[in-house]
Amino acid sequence: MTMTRRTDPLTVEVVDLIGTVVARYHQEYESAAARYKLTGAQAKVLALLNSGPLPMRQIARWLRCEPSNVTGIVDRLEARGLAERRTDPADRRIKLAAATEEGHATAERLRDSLDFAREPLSGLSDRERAVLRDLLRRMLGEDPAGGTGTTGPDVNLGRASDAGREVTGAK
Amino acid sequence: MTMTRRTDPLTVEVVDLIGTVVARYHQEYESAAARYKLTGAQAKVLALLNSGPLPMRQIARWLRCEPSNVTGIVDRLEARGLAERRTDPADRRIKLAAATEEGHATAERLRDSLDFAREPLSGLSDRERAVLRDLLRRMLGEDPAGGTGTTGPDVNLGRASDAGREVTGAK
DNA sequence: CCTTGATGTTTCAGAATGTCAAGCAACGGA
DNA sequence: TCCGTTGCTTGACATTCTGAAACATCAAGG
Repeated sequence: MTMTRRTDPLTVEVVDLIGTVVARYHQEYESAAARYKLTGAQAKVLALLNSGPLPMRQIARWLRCEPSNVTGIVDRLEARGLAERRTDPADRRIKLAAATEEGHATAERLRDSLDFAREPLSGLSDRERAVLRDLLRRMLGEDPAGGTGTTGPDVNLGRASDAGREVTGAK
Repeated sequence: MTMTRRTDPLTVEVVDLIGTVVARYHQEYESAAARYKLTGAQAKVLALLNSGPLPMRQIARWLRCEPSNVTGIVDRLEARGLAERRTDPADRRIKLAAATEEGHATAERLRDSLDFAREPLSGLSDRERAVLRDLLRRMLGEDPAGGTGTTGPDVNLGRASDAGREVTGAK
């Protein structure tokens, strides 16, 4: 236990703000997905597959859910012609889920319409954005040089985060 | 369209970081709720009711979902003795959902165990936290003096954000 | 070759969340 | 009193999720 207690008004407010960011992010994501008649889960998987085919297992790990769950989601994407299953030639147990041409196109359009952070971020200057970046990084306890690579679900639309800059020190 | 394009590496990184924050927040929230055998939705409603009774309609507005959905969630809370329904004496159409004593106790314990932002935030100094607060506020386009009052879902644990401080200028 | 165990996926049952349309109850004014 | 509106619930249905069981495939060891 550090001295930072929940009752600290500043901390409470930051927590509140983060909660608001989270809520708004979800709203944006869901409604962006709905624009293409996709659910949030389907959009996430489709975005993930936009970077390339993946075994069901990997998708489950990314989404942090059971593989059996992924089966249904990919089923629905497949039924709509946005994804397909291929059997990994090297190991026939593995089913690779892959976006079809239409799936890639939809993922691209979806990504473009996810304006959540781009639009409100436009109110911040480059300098402020850099500060925000550094603070968020520290908050997440990220390795300054480390990318979000494959550490977990990004919830972003299949964009490889090109991190790699140094932390300039937000102080 | 401003000049802030998605391809701007800095913006992309901030968006990525926000995505990570969102993902981690949800994880924390779900697992904190699960510790008390609650689902995320139930925890949200219970937290909301911790501040006082609310008409079903208001809860639905807060969660941004259909009122019929709230019926089920409150049903389950009620079945477990965490909430109850009262009829508004002033308007007998209105059903006020209210947390029971046990409901309040659970909400309190739940709130205490939601360490998400408190723990990682402890890596930031007071000054940095203030900067983060101001940047997030600006990002959200919030009225500087405005609280999160009843503007929308906070996704926080029923804590009345005691905003009202001035923005010190994050520049 | 053939068992044995581990791994990847699917299927099934069941719960929860969510939408929508229809229904019922109560309010409020004409 | 009648009527339109509002608040909540119910029912049918889709989706997401878990957990257990089934199935196929691989990889070794006998």
